[in-house]
Amino acid sequence: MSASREPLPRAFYERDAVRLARALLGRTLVHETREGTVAARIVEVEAYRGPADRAAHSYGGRRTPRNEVMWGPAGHAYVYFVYGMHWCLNAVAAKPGAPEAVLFRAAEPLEGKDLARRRRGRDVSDEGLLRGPANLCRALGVGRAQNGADLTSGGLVILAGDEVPPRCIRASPRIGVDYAGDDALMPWRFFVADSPAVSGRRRG
DNA sequence: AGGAAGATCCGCT
DNA sequence: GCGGATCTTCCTG
Repeated sequence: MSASREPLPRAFYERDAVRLARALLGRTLVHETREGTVAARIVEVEAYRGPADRAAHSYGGRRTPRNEVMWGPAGHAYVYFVYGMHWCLNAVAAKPGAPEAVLFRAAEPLEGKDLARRRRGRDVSDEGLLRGPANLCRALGVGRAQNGADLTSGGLVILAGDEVPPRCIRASPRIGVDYAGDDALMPWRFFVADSPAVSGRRRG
């Protein structure tokens, strides 16, 4: 666990989604609730680059109640519901008016494994507890109530943790965006090469 | 108004 | 590998 309990400041998030995505690897995601605290090391993320990115919810500048948070200031949580069952967590990037975000796809549990396992409601290995964007949210207790939450202060925050050196980072196309044409080929998924918690294929 | 598809996961085959 | 779960948004008529 990182020595610093200070959340990363807003300025950390105020850059384009691809650079933010790489910078978020190795950081510590923490959610404190009445039930307890779950903390985890971020090991897999995807960048969604805004109006020009066909895979992004904000593609074409389409602003809806669902994706409204993407247009706001960086460092806030964009939480959305998919497939009628699952929640996914993003960090808003860039400056207000630039609807970019980074999706959290997997993390390694550091603290609160018992609580995370209870939330998952099944027997899962440590490395599987927060593997996959929906499982990550479930283990952390993240849902509609966290949409718009400020990641720089409050119950859901990201701490400095330990930055991952570039030589340990792998890139690949993003998962599940085949409909996005050429943008589906862009290498905007990033993961920690030797982490057992990374989901899906380990290309790169 | 109605239908299709989606930044998914799980259990079965 | 396939289908079911079933919310939100978009597109068609």
